Amino acid sequence: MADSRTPRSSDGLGSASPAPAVTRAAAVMDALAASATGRLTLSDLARELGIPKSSTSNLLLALEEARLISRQGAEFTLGRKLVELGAAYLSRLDEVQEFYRFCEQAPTLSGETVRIAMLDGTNVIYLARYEGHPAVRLTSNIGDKMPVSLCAVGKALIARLHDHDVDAMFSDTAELPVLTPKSLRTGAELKAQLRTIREQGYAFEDEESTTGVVCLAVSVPTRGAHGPSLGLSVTALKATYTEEQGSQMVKELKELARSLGNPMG
Amino acid sequence: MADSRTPRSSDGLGSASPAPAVTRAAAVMDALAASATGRLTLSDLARELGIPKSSTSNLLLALEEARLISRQGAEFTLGRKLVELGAAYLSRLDEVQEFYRFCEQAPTLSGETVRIAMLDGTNVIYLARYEGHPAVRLTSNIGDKMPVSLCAVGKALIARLHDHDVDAMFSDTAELPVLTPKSLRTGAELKAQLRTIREQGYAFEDEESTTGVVCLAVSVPTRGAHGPSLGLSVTALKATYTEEQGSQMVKELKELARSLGNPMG
DNA sequence: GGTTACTGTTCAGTGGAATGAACAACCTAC
DNA sequence: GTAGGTTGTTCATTCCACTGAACAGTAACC
Repeated sequence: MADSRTPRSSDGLGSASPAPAVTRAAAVMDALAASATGRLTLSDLARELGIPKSSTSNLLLALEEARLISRQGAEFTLGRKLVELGAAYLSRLDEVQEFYRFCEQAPTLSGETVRIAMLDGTNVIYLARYEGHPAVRLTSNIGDKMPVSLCAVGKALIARLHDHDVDAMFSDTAELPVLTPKSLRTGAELKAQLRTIREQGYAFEDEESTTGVVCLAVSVPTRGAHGPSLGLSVTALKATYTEEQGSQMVKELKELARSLGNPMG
Repeated sequence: MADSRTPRSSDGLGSASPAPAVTRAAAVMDALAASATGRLTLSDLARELGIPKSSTSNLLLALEEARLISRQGAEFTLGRKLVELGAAYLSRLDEVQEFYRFCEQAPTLSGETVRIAMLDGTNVIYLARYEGHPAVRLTSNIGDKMPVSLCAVGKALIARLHDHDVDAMFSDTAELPVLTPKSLRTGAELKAQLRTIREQGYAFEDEESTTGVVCLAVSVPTRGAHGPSLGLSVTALKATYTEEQGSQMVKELKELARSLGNPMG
Protein backbone atom coordinates (compact mmCIF):
# COMPACT_ATOMS: atom_id res chain seq x y z
CA MET A 1 0.00 0.00 0.00
CA ALA A 2 1.17 3.51 0.77
CA ASP A 3 3.16 5.08 -1.99
CA SER A 4 2.34 2.80 -4.83
CA ARG A 5 1.88 6.04 -6.63
CA THR A 6 4.94 6.21 -8.81
CA PRO A 7 3.88 4.37 -11.94
CA ARG A 8 7.34 4.06 -13.44
CA SER A 9 9.18 2.64 -10.49
CA SER A 10 8.02 -0.79 -11.58
CA ASP A 11 11.27 -1.39 -13.37
CA GLY A 12 14.24 -2.08 -11.16
CA LEU A 13 16.08 0.96 -12.40
CA GLY A 14 17.22 3.71 -10.10
CA SER A 15 14.32 5.57 -8.64
CA ALA A 16 14.00 9.20 -9.65
CA SER A 17 16.50 9.36 -12.47
CA PRO A 18 17.03 12.62 -14.30
CA ALA A 19 17.23 11.37 -17.88
CA PRO A 20 15.41 8.06 -17.86
CA ALA A 21 15.95 7.54 -21.55
CA VAL A 22 19.69 7.40 -20.91
CA THR A 23 19.34 4.97 -18.04
CA ARG A 24 17.18 2.79 -20.21
CA ALA A 25 19.55 3.01 -23.12
CA ALA A 26 22.32 1.80 -20.85
CA ALA A 27 20.10 -1.03 -19.69
CA VAL A 28 19.53 -2.02 -23.29
CA MET A 29 23.24 -2.21 -23.94
CA ASP A 30 23.79 -4.15 -20.75
CA ALA A 31 21.13 -6.62 -21.74
CA LEU A 32 22.73 -7.10 -25.13
CA ALA A 33 26.15 -7.55 -23.56
CA ALA A 34 24.80 -10.07 -21.07
CA SER A 35 22.72 -12.13 -23.45
CA ALA A 36 24.15 -15.42 -24.59
CA THR A 37 24.16 -14.76 -28.29
CA GLY A 38 24.38 -10.99 -28.19
CA ARG A 39 21.28 -10.77 -30.34
CA LEU A 40 17.90 -9.70 -29.05
CA THR A 41 14.74 -8.54 -30.74
CA LEU A 42 12.73 -5.50 -29.84
CA SER A 43 10.22 -7.67 -28.01
CA ASP A 44 12.94 -9.50 -26.12
CA LEU A 45 14.32 -6.24 -24.85
CA ALA A 46 10.93 -4.76 -24.04
CA ARG A 47 10.00 -7.84 -22.05
CA GLU A 48 13.31 -8.17 -20.26
CA LEU A 49 13.58 -4.54 -19.27
CA GLY A 50 9.90 -3.96 -18.58
CA ILE A 51 9.66 -1.13 -21.08
CA PRO A 52 6.64 -0.69 -23.36
CA LYS A 53 7.33 -1.85 -26.86
CA SER A 54 6.63 1.49 -28.43
CA SER A 55 9.08 3.19 -26.11
CA THR A 56 11.63 0.48 -26.73
CA SER A 57 11.26 1.04 -30.43
CA ASN A 58 12.06 4.72 -30.07
CA LEU A 59 14.97 3.95 -27.82
CA LEU A 60 16.44 1.47 -30.26
CA LEU A 61 16.03 3.89 -33.14
CA ALA A 62 18.05 6.51 -31.29
CA LEU A 63 20.67 4.01 -30.20
CA GLU A 64 21.00 2.75 -33.71
CA GLU A 65 21.42 6.22 -35.13
CA ALA A 66 24.21 6.76 -32.64
CA ARG A 67 25.71 3.44 -33.74
CA LEU A 68 25.72 2.29 -30.16
CA ILE A 69 23.69 -0.66 -31.31
CA SER A 70 23.19 -2.18 -34.71
CA ARG A 71 20.08 -3.64 -36.28
CA GLN A 72 20.43 -6.88 -38.19
CA GLY A 73 17.07 -7.67 -39.63
CA ALA A 74 14.80 -8.11 -36.64
CA GLU A 75 17.64 -8.48 -34.17
CA PHE A 76 19.78 -5.95 -32.42
CA THR A 77 23.42 -6.26 -31.41
CA LEU A 78 25.95 -3.98 -29.79
CA GLY A 79 27.36 -1.37 -32.15
CA ARG A 80 30.78 -0.56 -33.44
CA LYS A 81 30.86 2.76 -31.75
CA LEU A 82 31.37 0.92 -28.49
CA VAL A 83 34.71 -0.38 -29.65
CA GLU A 84 35.73 3.14 -30.46
CA LEU A 85 34.63 4.46 -27.10
CA GLY A 86 36.16 1.63 -25.14
CA ALA A 87 39.41 2.18 -26.99
CA ALA A 88 39.23 5.89 -26.26
CA TYR A 89 38.90 5.09 -22.58
CA LEU A 90 41.93 2.83 -22.66
CA SER A 91 44.00 5.26 -24.68
CA ARG A 92 43.65 7.72 -21.82
CA LEU A 93 44.95 5.23 -19.27
CA ASP A 94 48.65 5.96 -19.30
CA GLU A 95 49.28 2.82 -17.31
CA VAL A 96 48.10 0.68 -20.19
CA GLN A 97 50.07 2.69 -22.71
CA GLU A 98 53.22 2.18 -20.68
CA PHE A 99 52.53 -1.41 -19.84
CA TYR A 100 54.10 -2.93 -22.95
CA ARG A 101 57.22 -0.81 -22.76
CA PHE A 102 57.83 -1.74 -19.15
CA CYS A 103 57.21 -5.43 -19.62
CA GLU A 104 60.14 -5.72 -21.97
CA GLN A 105 62.50 -4.52 -19.30
CA ALA A 106 61.63 -7.34 -16.95
CA PRO A 107 63.93 -10.28 -17.69
CA THR A 108 62.04 -13.06 -15.96
CA LEU A 109 58.61 -11.82 -16.88
CA SER A 110 59.45 -11.37 -20.53
CA GLY A 111 59.23 -15.09 -21.08
CA GLU A 112 55.77 -15.35 -19.57
CA THR A 113 52.34 -13.98 -20.17
CA VAL A 114 51.85 -10.75 -18.27
CA ARG A 115 48.53 -8.99 -18.06
CA ILE A 116 47.16 -5.76 -16.72
CA ALA A 117 43.61 -5.77 -15.43
CA MET A 118 41.07 -3.37 -13.98
CA LEU A 119 38.72 -3.91 -11.06
CA ASP A 120 35.08 -3.58 -12.07
CA GLY A 121 32.65 -4.43 -9.32
CA THR A 122 33.18 -8.09 -8.42
CA ASN A 123 34.99 -8.78 -11.68
CA VAL A 124 38.29 -7.88 -13.21
CA ILE A 125 38.59 -6.92 -16.87
CA TYR A 126 41.81 -7.68 -18.69
CA LEU A 127 43.05 -4.58 -20.49
CA ALA A 128 46.27 -5.65 -22.13
CA ARG A 129 48.47 -8.64 -22.44
CA TYR A 130 52.16 -9.05 -23.08
CA GLU A 131 53.52 -12.29 -24.38
CA GLY A 132 57.26 -12.34 -24.58
CA HIS A 133 57.96 -15.81 -25.90
CA PRO A 134 54.62 -17.49 -25.93
CA ALA A 135 55.29 -21.06 -24.90
CA VAL A 136 51.70 -21.40 -23.81
CA ARG A 137 49.22 -19.00 -25.30
CA LEU A 138 46.28 -18.20 -23.09
CA THR A 139 42.86 -18.31 -24.59
CA SER A 140 41.83 -15.23 -22.68
CA ASN A 141 41.39 -12.09 -24.69
CA ILE A 142 41.54 -8.44 -24.00
CA GLY A 143 38.30 -7.28 -22.48
CA ASP A 144 37.51 -10.62 -20.92
CA LYS A 145 35.88 -10.54 -17.53
CA MET A 146 36.72 -12.81 -14.60
CA PRO A 147 35.22 -12.96 -11.11
CA VAL A 148 37.69 -11.59 -8.59
CA SER A 149 37.60 -14.71 -6.50
CA LEU A 150 38.93 -16.84 -9.34
CA CYS A 151 42.14 -15.10 -10.26
CA ALA A 152 45.23 -13.71 -8.63
CA VAL A 153 44.69 -10.17 -9.93
CA GLY A 154 41.18 -10.17 -8.60
CA LYS A 155 42.33 -11.17 -5.16
CA ALA A 156 45.19 -8.68 -5.24
CA LEU A 157 42.80 -5.90 -6.14
CA ILE A 158 40.14 -6.53 -3.52
CA ALA A 159 42.83 -7.06 -0.91
CA ARG A 160 43.39 -3.35 -1.28
CA LEU A 161 39.83 -2.51 -0.28
CA HIS A 162 38.70 -1.93 3.28
CA ASP A 163 37.17 -4.89 5.06
CA HIS A 164 33.70 -3.43 5.13
CA ASP A 165 33.82 -2.87 1.36
CA VAL A 166 34.73 -6.50 0.85
CA ASP A 167 31.98 -7.52 3.25
CA ALA A 168 29.54 -5.54 1.16
CA MET A 169 30.62 -7.51 -1.92
CA PHE A 170 30.73 -10.97 -0.35
CA SER A 171 29.01 -12.26 2.72
CA ASP A 172 30.86 -15.02 4.56
CA THR A 173 28.42 -17.60 3.26
CA ALA A 174 28.22 -16.21 -0.27
CA GLU A 175 28.64 -18.92 -2.87
CA LEU A 176 31.43 -18.02 -5.24
CA PRO A 177 31.55 -19.09 -8.88
CA VAL A 178 33.53 -22.28 -9.40
CA LEU A 179 35.69 -23.23 -12.39
CA THR A 180 37.97 -25.94 -11.03
CA PRO A 181 38.04 -28.20 -7.97
CA LYS A 182 40.44 -25.75 -6.35
CA SER A 183 38.26 -22.66 -6.83
CA LEU A 184 37.40 -20.86 -3.61
CA ARG A 185 33.87 -21.68 -2.53
CA THR A 186 32.72 -19.10 0.03
CA GLY A 187 33.19 -15.49 0.92
CA ALA A 188 34.84 -16.56 4.14
CA GLU A 189 37.52 -18.54 2.30
CA LEU A 190 38.19 -15.57 0.09
CA LYS A 191 38.50 -13.15 2.99
CA ALA A 192 40.88 -15.47 4.78
CA GLN A 193 43.20 -15.30 1.79
CA LEU A 194 43.07 -11.53 1.69
CA ARG A 195 44.88 -11.32 5.01
CA THR A 196 47.76 -13.34 3.64
CA ILE A 197 47.83 -11.26 0.49
CA ARG A 198 48.05 -8.04 2.46
CA GLU A 199 50.93 -9.39 4.50
CA GLN A 200 52.84 -10.76 1.53
CA GLY A 201 52.08 -7.88 -0.80
CA TYR A 202 51.08 -10.17 -3.63
CA ALA A 203 48.40 -12.71 -4.50
CA PHE A 204 48.77 -16.30 -5.61
CA GLU A 205 46.35 -18.41 -7.56
CA ASP A 206 46.81 -22.15 -7.51
CA GLU A 207 44.81 -23.70 -10.36
CA GLU A 208 41.70 -21.89 -9.18
CA SER A 209 40.57 -20.78 -12.63
CA THR A 210 42.41 -23.23 -14.90
CA THR A 211 43.82 -26.59 -13.94
CA GLY A 212 47.53 -26.72 -14.62
CA VAL A 213 48.01 -22.97 -14.41
CA VAL A 214 49.23 -20.80 -11.54
CA CYS A 215 49.20 -17.02 -11.31
CA LEU A 216 50.93 -14.29 -9.35
CA ALA A 217 49.57 -10.77 -9.09
CA VAL A 218 50.13 -7.41 -7.48
CA SER A 219 48.09 -4.22 -7.47
CA VAL A 220 49.28 -1.00 -9.08
CA PRO A 221 49.27 2.17 -6.97
CA THR A 222 46.46 4.34 -8.30
CA ARG A 223 47.57 7.53 -9.95
CA GLY A 224 45.68 10.60 -8.88
CA ALA A 225 42.58 10.36 -6.80
CA HIS A 226 40.05 8.90 -9.17
CA GLY A 227 41.66 6.38 -11.46
CA PRO A 228 40.52 2.79 -11.71
CA SER A 229 42.06 0.08 -9.61
CA LEU A 230 44.67 -1.71 -11.71
CA GLY A 231 46.61 -4.88 -11.16
CA LEU A 232 49.30 -6.94 -12.88
CA SER A 233 49.53 -10.68 -13.16
CA VAL A 234 51.91 -13.29 -14.52
CA THR A 235 50.75 -16.70 -15.59
CA ALA A 236 52.89 -19.82 -15.45
CA LEU A 237 52.46 -23.52 -15.89
CA LYS A 238 52.13 -25.35 -12.60
CA ALA A 239 54.28 -28.15 -13.97
CA THR A 240 57.32 -25.95 -14.48
CA TYR A 241 56.70 -23.41 -11.74
CA THR A 242 59.20 -23.13 -8.89
CA GLU A 243 59.08 -21.01 -5.76
CA GLU A 244 62.37 -19.50 -6.74
CA GLN A 245 61.03 -18.39 -10.09
CA GLY A 246 57.94 -17.15 -8.31
CA SER A 247 59.77 -14.86 -5.95
CA GLN A 248 61.72 -13.40 -8.83
CA MET A 249 58.49 -12.79 -10.70
CA VAL A 250 56.92 -11.11 -7.73
CA LYS A 251 59.93 -8.87 -7.45
CA GLU A 252 59.65 -7.84 -11.07
CA LEU A 253 55.90 -7.45 -10.90
CA LYS A 254 56.30 -5.09 -7.98
CA GLU A 255 58.84 -3.06 -9.91
CA LEU A 256 56.48 -2.83 -12.82
CA ALA A 257 53.66 -1.83 -10.52
CA ARG A 258 55.78 0.88 -8.99
CA SER A 259 56.78 2.17 -12.43
CA LEU A 260 53.22 2.26 -13.62
CA GLY A 261 52.08 3.93 -10.44
CA ASN A 262 54.52 6.79 -10.86
CA PRO A 263 53.53 9.26 -13.54
CA MET A 264 56.47 9.51 -15.92
CA GLY A 265 58.06 6.51 -14.25
CA MET B 1 8.93 32.05 -42.40
CA ALA B 2 7.34 28.66 -42.75
CA ASP B 3 8.50 25.99 -40.37
CA SER B 4 10.95 27.89 -38.23
CA ARG B 5 8.82 26.42 -35.54
CA THR B 6 11.00 23.65 -34.20
CA PRO B 7 13.03 25.36 -31.50
CA ARG B 8 15.33 22.43 -30.85
CA SER B 9 16.67 21.95 -34.34
CA SER B 10 19.31 24.54 -33.54
CA ASP B 11 21.83 21.87 -32.63
CA GLY B 12 23.34 20.01 -35.53
CA LEU B 13 21.96 16.69 -34.39
CA GLY B 14 19.63 14.66 -36.53
CA SER B 15 16.36 16.44 -36.98
CA ALA B 16 13.33 14.78 -35.44
CA SER B 17 14.99 12.17 -33.26
CA PRO B 18 12.84 9.87 -31.18
CA ALA B 19 14.79 9.83 -27.92
CA PRO B 20 16.81 13.03 -27.95
CA ALA B 21 18.33 12.30 -24.58
CA VAL B 22 20.00 9.23 -26.03
CA THR B 23 21.31 11.08 -29.05
CA ARG B 24 22.70 13.73 -26.78
CA ALA B 25 24.23 11.20 -24.45
CA ALA B 26 26.01 9.68 -27.41
CA ALA B 27 27.21 13.13 -28.41
CA VAL B 28 28.59 13.64 -24.91
CA MET B 29 30.59 10.44 -25.11
CA ASP B 30 31.81 11.31 -28.58
CA ALA B 31 32.94 14.69 -27.38
CA LEU B 32 34.84 13.10 -24.51
CA ALA B 33 36.42 10.57 -26.83
CA ALA B 34 37.43 13.28 -29.27
CA SER B 35 38.79 15.77 -26.77
CA ALA B 36 42.54 15.98 -26.42
CA THR B 37 42.77 15.18 -22.74
CA GLY B 38 39.60 13.17 -22.41
CA ARG B 39 38.47 15.44 -19.63
CA LEU B 40 35.72 18.01 -20.00
CA THR B 41 33.65 19.95 -17.53
CA LEU B 42 29.91 20.34 -17.57
CA SER B 43 30.24 23.79 -19.07
CA ASP B 44 32.67 22.59 -21.71
CA LEU B 45 30.21 19.97 -22.82
CA ALA B 46 27.22 22.29 -22.68
CA ARG B 47 29.03 24.84 -24.80
CA GLU B 48 30.43 22.38 -27.29
CA LEU B 49 27.21 20.50 -27.85
CA GLY B 50 24.90 23.49 -27.64
CA ILE B 51 22.87 21.99 -24.81
CA PRO B 52 21.63 24.11 -21.89
CA LYS B 53 23.73 23.60 -18.81
CA SER B 54 20.86 22.40 -16.69
CA SER B 55 20.00 19.76 -19.24
CA THR B 56 23.61 18.78 -19.55
CA SER B 57 23.77 18.35 -15.82
CA ASN B 58 20.87 15.92 -15.88
CA LEU B 59 22.38 14.07 -18.78
CA LEU B 60 25.71 13.69 -17.04
CA LEU B 61 24.06 12.48 -13.87
CA ALA B 62 22.31 9.72 -15.75
CA LEU B 63 25.42 8.80 -17.71
CA GLU B 64 27.42 8.68 -14.54
CA GLU B 65 24.92 6.45 -12.82
CA ALA B 66 25.18 4.09 -15.76
CA ARG B 67 28.97 4.28 -15.47
CA LEU B 68 29.17 5.29 -19.09
CA ILE B 69 31.05 8.32 -17.90
CA SER B 70 32.88 9.04 -14.70
CA ARG B 71 33.08 12.22 -12.68
CA GLN B 72 36.44 13.23 -11.31
CA GLY B 73 35.94 16.35 -9.30
CA ALA B 74 34.62 18.91 -11.75
CA GLU B 75 35.69 16.96 -14.81
CA PHE B 76 34.10 14.11 -16.66
CA THR B 77 35.79 11.27 -18.46
CA LEU B 78 34.61 8.20 -20.30
CA GLY B 79 33.50 5.41 -17.99
CA ARG B 80 34.65 1.89 -17.37
CA LYS B 81 31.45 0.41 -18.61
CA LEU B 82 32.56 1.30 -22.10
CA VAL B 83 35.46 -1.10 -21.89
CA GLU B 84 33.05 -3.80 -20.86
CA LEU B 85 30.68 -3.06 -23.71
CA GLY B 86 33.39 -2.74 -26.29
CA ALA B 87 34.80 -6.05 -25.15
CA ALA B 88 31.37 -7.62 -25.34
CA TYR B 89 31.11 -6.47 -28.92
CA LEU B 90 34.46 -7.97 -29.81
CA SER B 91 33.77 -11.21 -28.00
CA ARG B 92 30.88 -11.76 -30.39
CA LEU B 93 33.09 -11.33 -33.42
CA ASP B 94 34.21 -14.85 -34.09
CA GLU B 95 36.75 -13.59 -36.58
CA VAL B 96 38.67 -11.85 -33.82
CA GLN B 97 38.42 -14.86 -31.55
CA GLU B 98 39.88 -17.05 -34.25
CA PHE B 99 42.45 -14.57 -35.41
CA TYR B 100 45.21 -15.56 -32.99
CA ARG B 101 44.80 -19.26 -33.59
CA PHE B 102 45.05 -18.87 -37.32
CA CYS B 103 48.04 -16.57 -37.23
CA GLU B 104 50.17 -19.25 -35.67
CA GLN B 105 49.60 -21.53 -38.61
CA ALA B 106 51.13 -19.08 -41.07
CA PRO B 107 54.88 -19.71 -41.24
CA THR B 108 55.99 -16.47 -42.85
CA LEU B 109 53.56 -14.25 -41.02
CA SER B 110 54.39 -15.67 -37.64
CA GLY B 111 57.58 -13.67 -37.57
CA GLU B 112 55.84 -10.41 -38.30
CA THR B 113 53.21 -8.20 -36.78
CA VAL B 114 49.79 -9.16 -38.07
CA ARG B 115 46.69 -7.16 -37.29
CA ILE B 116 42.98 -7.42 -37.85
CA ALA B 117 41.05 -4.21 -38.32
CA MET B 118 37.50 -3.04 -38.83
CA LEU B 119 36.21 -0.38 -41.20
CA ASP B 120 34.47 2.45 -39.38
CA GLY B 121 33.44 5.30 -41.64
CA THR B 122 36.63 6.78 -43.09
CA ASN B 123 38.79 5.15 -40.44
CA VAL B 124 39.90 1.69 -39.56
CA ILE B 125 40.04 0.48 -35.98
CA TYR B 126 42.58 -2.12 -35.02
CA LEU B 127 40.92 -4.95 -33.15
CA ALA B 128 43.71 -7.38 -32.41
CA ARG B 129 47.37 -7.82 -33.01
CA TYR B 130 49.54 -10.86 -33.26
CA GLU B 131 53.27 -10.58 -32.74
CA GLY B 132 55.08 -13.81 -33.36
CA HIS B 133 58.67 -12.85 -32.72
CA PRO B 134 58.57 -9.15 -32.18
CA ALA B 135 61.71 -7.81 -33.84
CA VAL B 136 60.08 -4.41 -34.11
CA ARG B 137 57.23 -3.69 -31.80
CA LEU B 138 54.69 -1.28 -33.17
CA THR B 139 53.54 1.53 -30.97
CA SER B 140 49.98 1.11 -32.18
CA ASN B 141 47.54 -0.33 -29.71
CA ILE B 142 44.33 -2.18 -29.94
CA GLY B 143 41.49 0.21 -30.54
CA ASP B 144 43.63 2.76 -32.32
CA LYS B 145 42.03 4.54 -35.22
CA MET B 146 43.70 5.32 -38.52
CA PRO B 147 42.36 7.12 -41.60
CA VAL B 148 41.75 4.63 -44.40
CA SER B 149 43.92 6.54 -46.84
CA LEU B 150 47.00 6.09 -44.66
CA CYS B 151 47.21 2.36 -44.25
CA ALA B 152 47.08 -0.77 -46.32
CA VAL B 153 44.10 -2.24 -44.46
CA GLY B 154 42.17 0.94 -44.98
CA LYS B 155 42.78 0.88 -48.69
CA ALA B 156 42.00 -2.83 -48.89
CA LEU B 157 38.69 -2.27 -47.12
CA ILE B 158 37.40 0.65 -49.15
CA ALA B 159 38.52 -1.08 -52.33
CA ARG B 160 35.70 -3.45 -51.58
CA LEU B 161 33.09 -0.71 -51.67
CA HIS B 162 31.26 0.42 -54.77
CA ASP B 163 32.67 3.43 -56.57
CA HIS B 164 29.79 5.68 -55.66
CA ASP B 165 30.23 4.85 -51.97
CA VAL B 166 33.87 5.81 -52.19
CA ASP B 167 32.94 8.99 -54.02
CA ALA B 168 30.58 9.83 -51.18
CA MET B 169 33.46 9.50 -48.73
CA PHE B 170 36.12 11.32 -50.72
CA SER B 171 35.73 13.82 -53.52
CA ASP B 172 38.55 13.84 -56.06
CA THR B 173 39.90 17.05 -54.61
CA ALA B 174 39.42 16.07 -50.97
CA GLU B 175 42.53 16.74 -48.92
CA LEU B 176 43.58 13.61 -47.12
CA PRO B 177 45.37 13.59 -43.78
CA VAL B 178 49.14 13.42 -44.13
CA LEU B 179 51.64 11.67 -41.86
CA THR B 180 54.72 11.25 -44.04
CA PRO B 181 55.99 12.70 -47.33
CA LYS B 182 54.64 9.61 -49.07
CA SER B 183 51.09 9.88 -47.71
CA LEU B 184 48.43 10.12 -50.41
CA ARG B 185 47.23 13.69 -50.77
CA THR B 186 43.93 13.71 -52.64
CA GLY B 187 40.84 11.61 -53.11
CA ALA B 188 41.81 11.14 -56.76
CA GLU B 189 45.16 9.60 -55.82
CA LEU B 190 43.42 7.27 -53.44
CA LYS B 191 40.85 6.17 -55.98
CA ALA B 192 43.53 5.50 -58.55
CA GLN B 193 45.14 3.05 -56.14
CA LEU B 194 41.87 1.28 -55.51
CA ARG B 195 41.77 0.04 -59.08
CA THR B 196 45.16 -1.61 -58.66
CA ILE B 197 44.13 -3.09 -55.36
CA ARG B 198 41.02 -4.65 -56.87
CA GLU B 199 43.05 -6.20 -59.66
CA GLN B 200 45.79 -7.52 -57.40
CA GLY B 201 43.50 -8.60 -54.60
CA TYR B 202 45.65 -6.95 -51.96
CA ALA B 203 46.76 -3.48 -50.86
CA PHE B 204 50.25 -2.16 -50.37
CA GLU B 205 51.39 0.73 -48.23
CA ASP B 206 54.81 2.20 -48.89
CA GLU B 207 55.85 4.34 -45.90
CA GLU B 208 52.58 6.25 -46.10
CA SER B 209 51.88 6.25 -42.38
CA THR B 210 55.34 5.60 -40.94
CA THR B 211 58.65 6.16 -42.62
CA GLY B 212 60.65 2.96 -42.79
CA VAL B 213 57.61 0.72 -42.61
CA VAL B 214 55.66 -1.06 -45.34
CA CYS B 215 52.35 -2.87 -45.06
CA LEU B 216 50.39 -5.47 -46.95
CA ALA B 217 46.69 -6.03 -46.44
CA VAL B 218 43.70 -7.98 -47.65
CA SER B 219 40.04 -7.83 -46.78
CA VAL B 220 38.19 -10.65 -45.04
CA PRO B 221 34.98 -11.96 -46.65
CA THR B 222 32.12 -10.79 -44.45
CA ARG B 223 30.25 -13.55 -42.68
CA GLY B 224 26.52 -13.32 -42.87
CA ALA B 225 24.79 -10.28 -44.23
CA HIS B 226 25.41 -7.68 -41.58
CA GLY B 227 28.85 -8.09 -40.08
CA PRO B 228 31.46 -5.35 -40.05
CA SER B 229 34.01 -5.07 -42.80
CA LEU B 230 37.24 -6.68 -41.60
CA GLY B 231 40.74 -6.70 -42.99
CA LEU B 232 44.13 -8.19 -42.21
CA SER B 233 47.51 -6.56 -42.48
CA VAL B 234 51.17 -7.46 -42.05
CA THR B 235 53.78 -4.91 -41.22
CA ALA B 236 57.42 -5.17 -42.24
CA LEU B 237 60.48 -3.00 -42.24
CA LYS B 238 61.16 -1.40 -45.58
CA ALA B 239 64.87 -2.02 -45.09
CA THR B 240 64.50 -5.79 -45.01
CA TYR B 241 61.43 -6.18 -47.17
CA THR B 242 61.71 -8.11 -50.42
CA GLU B 243 59.14 -8.67 -53.15
CA GLU B 244 59.58 -12.37 -52.71
CA GLN B 245 58.77 -12.20 -49.02
CA GLY B 246 55.87 -9.94 -49.91
CA SER B 247 54.22 -12.34 -52.29
CA GLN B 248 54.53 -15.12 -49.73
CA MET B 249 52.93 -12.89 -47.12
CA VAL B 250 50.08 -12.00 -49.42
CA LYS B 251 49.49 -15.68 -50.07
CA GLU B 252 49.30 -16.40 -46.35
CA LEU B 253 47.19 -13.36 -45.64
CA LYS B 254 44.70 -14.50 -48.22
CA GLU B 255 44.58 -17.93 -46.65
CA LEU B 256 43.95 -16.37 -43.26
CA ALA B 257 41.25 -14.18 -44.74
CA ARG B 258 39.56 -17.16 -46.30
CA SER B 259 39.72 -19.10 -43.03
CA LEU B 260 38.25 -16.22 -41.08
CA GLY B 261 35.55 -15.70 -43.68
CA ASN B 262 34.36 -19.29 -43.42
CA PRO B 263 32.36 -20.01 -40.28
CA MET B 264 34.04 -22.94 -38.57
CA GLY B 265 36.98 -22.66 -40.95
C1' DG C 1 37.41 45.29 -1.91
C1' DG C 2 35.08 45.27 -6.08
C1' DT C 3 34.55 43.63 -10.59
C1' DT C 4 34.30 40.31 -14.07
C1' DA C 5 34.00 35.65 -15.77
C1' DC C 6 33.54 31.63 -14.63
C1' DT C 7 31.77 27.34 -12.29
C1' DG C 8 27.51 24.10 -11.28
C1' DT C 9 23.03 24.11 -8.94
C1' DT C 10 17.99 25.05 -8.18
C1' DC C 11 13.10 25.46 -9.55
C1' DA C 12 8.54 26.37 -11.63
C1' DG C 13 6.31 26.30 -16.12
C1' DT C 14 5.54 24.02 -20.43
C1' DG C 15 6.12 21.56 -24.77
C1' DG C 16 7.45 17.31 -26.57
C1' DA C 17 8.54 12.54 -25.72
C1' DA C 18 6.67 8.36 -23.59
C1' DT C 19 2.65 5.74 -23.44
C1' DG C 20 -0.66 1.78 -24.43
C1' DA C 21 -4.33 0.40 -26.99
C1' DA C 22 -5.36 -0.72 -31.47
C1' DC C 23 -3.21 -2.11 -35.68
C1' DA C 24 -1.08 -5.02 -39.32
C1' DA C 25 1.79 -8.67 -40.72
C1' DC C 26 3.41 -12.42 -40.06
C1' DC C 27 3.95 -17.30 -38.39
C1' DT C 28 2.50 -22.25 -36.60
C1' DA C 29 -1.21 -25.26 -35.54
C1' DC C 30 -5.02 -28.32 -35.52
C1' DG D 1 -9.78 -21.28 -42.25
C1' DT D 2 -10.08 -19.74 -38.00
C1' DA D 3 -7.83 -19.22 -33.90
C1' DG D 4 -3.88 -18.07 -30.99
C1' DG D 5 0.52 -16.89 -30.81
C1' DT D 6 3.88 -13.95 -32.36
C1' DT D 7 6.19 -9.84 -34.43
C1' DG D 8 6.86 -4.48 -34.88
C1' DT D 9 4.38 -0.26 -36.10
C1' DT D 10 1.15 3.71 -35.66
C1' DC D 11 -1.14 7.57 -33.28
C1' DA D 12 -3.85 10.72 -29.91
C1' DT D 13 -3.46 11.78 -25.17
C1' DT D 14 -1.10 12.99 -21.17
C1' DC D 15 2.33 13.55 -18.02
C1' DC D 16 7.08 14.35 -17.09
C1' DA D 17 11.68 15.72 -18.48
C1' DC D 18 13.60 19.66 -20.44
C1' DT D 19 14.23 24.36 -20.26
C1' DG D 20 16.08 29.10 -19.03
C1' DA D 21 16.60 32.45 -15.96
C1' DA D 22 18.02 33.39 -11.56
C1' DC D 23 21.03 31.55 -8.06
C1' DA D 24 25.26 30.59 -5.34
C1' DG D 25 29.96 29.47 -5.03
C1' DT D 26 34.98 30.09 -6.78
C1' DA D 27 38.95 32.09 -9.08
C1' DA D 28 41.49 35.58 -11.20
C1' DC D 29 42.31 40.10 -11.94
C1' DC D 30 43.49 45.37 -11.00
